[in-house]
Amino acid sequence: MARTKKYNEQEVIEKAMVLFWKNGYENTSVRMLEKEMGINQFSIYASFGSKHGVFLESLKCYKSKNNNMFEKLKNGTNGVEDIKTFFYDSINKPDELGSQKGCLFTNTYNEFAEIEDQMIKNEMSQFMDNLKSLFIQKLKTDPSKDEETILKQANYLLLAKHGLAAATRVNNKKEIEDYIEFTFKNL
Amino acid sequence: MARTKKYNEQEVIEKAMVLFWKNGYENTSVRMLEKEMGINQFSIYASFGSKHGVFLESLKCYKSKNNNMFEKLKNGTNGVEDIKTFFYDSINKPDELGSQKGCLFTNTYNEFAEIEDQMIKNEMSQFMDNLKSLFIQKLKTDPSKDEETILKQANYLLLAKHGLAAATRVNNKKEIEDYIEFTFKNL
DNA sequence: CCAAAAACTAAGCGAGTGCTTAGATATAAA
DNA sequence: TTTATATCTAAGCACTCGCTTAGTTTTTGG
Repeated sequence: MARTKKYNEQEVIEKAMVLFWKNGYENTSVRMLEKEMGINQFSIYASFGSKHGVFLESLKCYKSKNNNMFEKLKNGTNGVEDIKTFFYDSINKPDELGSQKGCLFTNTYNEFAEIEDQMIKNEMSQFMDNLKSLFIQKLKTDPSKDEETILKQANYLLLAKHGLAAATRVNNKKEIEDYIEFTFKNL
Repeated sequence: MARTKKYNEQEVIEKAMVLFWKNGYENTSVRMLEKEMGINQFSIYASFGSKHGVFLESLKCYKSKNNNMFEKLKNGTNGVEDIKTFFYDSINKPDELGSQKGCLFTNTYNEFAEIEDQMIKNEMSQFMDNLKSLFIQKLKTDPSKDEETILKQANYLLLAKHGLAAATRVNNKKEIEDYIEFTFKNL
């Protein structure tokens, strides 16, 4: 009936994701996207509606790419030690995909902290809530901890993860590893 | 011989500083600056040369405004406890000046992490180095700690401070206070 | 009072932003 | 092969960006 697309939407979104990851939302222009994705603006808007749409798909893509890391955390049987492994995984994972920095979700969380954007905020809080309940679940495997301690420690770890992601943008591996070690000494 | 300025440069820089603090460098436009500072673009450029120049002056302004906090840390006699007080001060201080978020230096550190800007980077690393050596000085008051431990702990605290500043942009006071308490638990 | 000079206003410059659209091109069904 | 239609190219829309400049207003020393 008509012409067929020259590109695969999943493939080009992956490239967009890398760009957003590197530069953030605001500092990634549609011109940069068309270069990196290898398709032109018309196609971008035909496939994803808007820059915002490309970004939301990139977040989904990031989620699925990192799914194994969360699965590993979810299915682990070593309590707090699983969380620590998750912290280490989250600083090593980016190396596999290139020189991206931090965690796309945490970076986005920061960038959109002051911006009213309900769709993004929903994605973010869903992500953070998931992470928090996973932490709680892990902490609960230690029967000596009461409910209040568990909640406080989950909060602490969430903020620490947040700080960790920020640190990966600026600090070197040695400093970061020291940070993780000290973080878990306090539990 | 000629007309006199209607504005005081120190006063208008303070207003610019608040704006940069709230929005970051990139998300603060010269149009926003002229509104907030109450002078127009010509005057901004006559006094400070460029948006970049306004920002550098804002950093200096921030530094002097927060000088007492650093003096308190420097002159304290309670070792690690002084650092903890400094952490608490740094989350309470912004309230005094309005609803600004985090630490202007840490925010800037993050925003310029990927950007080549030697003047800004110099200001940043100078700030961070100062903070680190203050931490080291405080940690050294505990004679039981060896050199290596002190360096590691100083690194840890620097990253924790970094994370803390990021957290103040997103989290509530209770979560942040829990975070500080856990951070200092084992030092 | 006057003229020189600094401070001001406001318009506009070129470049970049997200997004749209007219028109050419390719492709699948009839 | 024809023709309808989706996909592509490339130009351009209105807007914002940091910055400049022509022209006016105000102030000061002589």
